[in-house]
Amino acid sequence: MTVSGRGPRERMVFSAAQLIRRDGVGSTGMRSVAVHAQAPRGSLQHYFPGGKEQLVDEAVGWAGRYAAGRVARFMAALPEPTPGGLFDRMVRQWTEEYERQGFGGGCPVAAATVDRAASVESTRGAASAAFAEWTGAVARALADMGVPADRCEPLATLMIGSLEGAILIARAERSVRALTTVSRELGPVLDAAAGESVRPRPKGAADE
Amino acid sequence: MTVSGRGPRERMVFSAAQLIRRDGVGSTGMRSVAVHAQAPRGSLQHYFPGGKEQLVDEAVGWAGRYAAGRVARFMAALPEPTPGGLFDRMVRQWTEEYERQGFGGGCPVAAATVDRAASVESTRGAASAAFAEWTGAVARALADMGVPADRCEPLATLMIGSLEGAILIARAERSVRALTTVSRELGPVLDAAAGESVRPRPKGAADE
DNA sequence: CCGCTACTATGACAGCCGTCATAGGTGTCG
DNA sequence: CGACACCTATGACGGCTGTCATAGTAGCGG
Repeated sequence: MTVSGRGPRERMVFSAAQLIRRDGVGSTGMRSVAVHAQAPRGSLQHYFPGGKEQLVDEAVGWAGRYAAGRVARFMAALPEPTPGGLFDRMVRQWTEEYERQGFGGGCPVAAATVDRAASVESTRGAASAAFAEWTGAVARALADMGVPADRCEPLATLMIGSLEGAILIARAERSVRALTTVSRELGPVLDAAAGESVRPRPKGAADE
Repeated sequence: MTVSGRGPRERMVFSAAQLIRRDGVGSTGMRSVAVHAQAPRGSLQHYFPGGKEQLVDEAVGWAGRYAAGRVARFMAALPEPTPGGLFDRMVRQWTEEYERQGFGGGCPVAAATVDRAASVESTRGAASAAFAEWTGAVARALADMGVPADRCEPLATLMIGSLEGAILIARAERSVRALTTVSRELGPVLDAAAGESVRPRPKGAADE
């Protein structure tokens, strides 16, 4: 869990994401990243000539790709995929981490947004791209479950927004209450949206 | 808008909240707070002997009280209060700020959580208290609108969580899209909960 | 062997940080 | 007048930050 990536460069990006999601961007030093990644300090300026800004941007990009891939993996693992079931999986990922490893970490994309959106344009853009990639993966999953096309993106935004907010509250409270709450409240709503594609139209109900 | 509080002490707390919500806790220096509040630097150690930790905690507390009071004001101003209407007001507060003044600021409680929840216990507690105060105000408003008692707190958590997440996404995207989306999607759901006081509950989530 | 590239090591730099020590005002009360 | 509380002013300190300059090593093709 600590250092598993293949090259030192990848390990540093991964470690940066891990430290950022725990302490925020401002409190995460480059030297700490090198130590955490068990990488030589001299490699920092070699792999990341753009400095901290580049390292943070890549960590955010990595987090976005990771979140999007996780959605795809959840979809593949769900026996009977439903929107509420997917959301429950996404939320449960966090409740399990918090119950097993404590409330030390949040979402690195959220941290980058809070700490750098106003001051570093490239990082703000990286966070925006990460959210977009994540949202796209969720929206595609919703479409595969029969959610009408024009409702996929709004619902995906609602899911990710609620999850991010619940993560914040959970960390502050040191309780998974907010996470389980949004999952329980939103699940039926999401499933209802999926059912609306076949309910009002008895004719073309059976797609695929 | 810049400095309006009565005493220098209050101005510094207010300025701290403003700077924190823009740049995060880590990037907000004490000297900058004093300058922004047009307060003498020497007053910092006088009014806040607990140092930055105390100042941040008080800023978070102020933000929580402010958010809770805002909910009460919204309720008083709404001609026909409905849960969806209240949520729309809460969201609109942010869309209007972003459209008028740009996407420079987020929620100070969220910033404090991201930057300090893992490292400073007192600040984590202050953020938790702020969320609790805010949630309590919303839950009370929901109860006044006829929402069943056992659904007020979960729905309030859902509202605040969605709002916080949408704020994050909006800042990253420099667009109010996520904010208007969560308002549009959640509004009908919240209003439906208010009408259910005499009707059967929605499909209960299968708890394990 | 040379030359070259990829990577590492290390020390220094200026700058900001939060905090503290010390002293100076300014008022009010006795 | 002195005494005392409240507030302000200012400089210094050690520590950490990101970045840079410089030198070094390893490996490989020739």
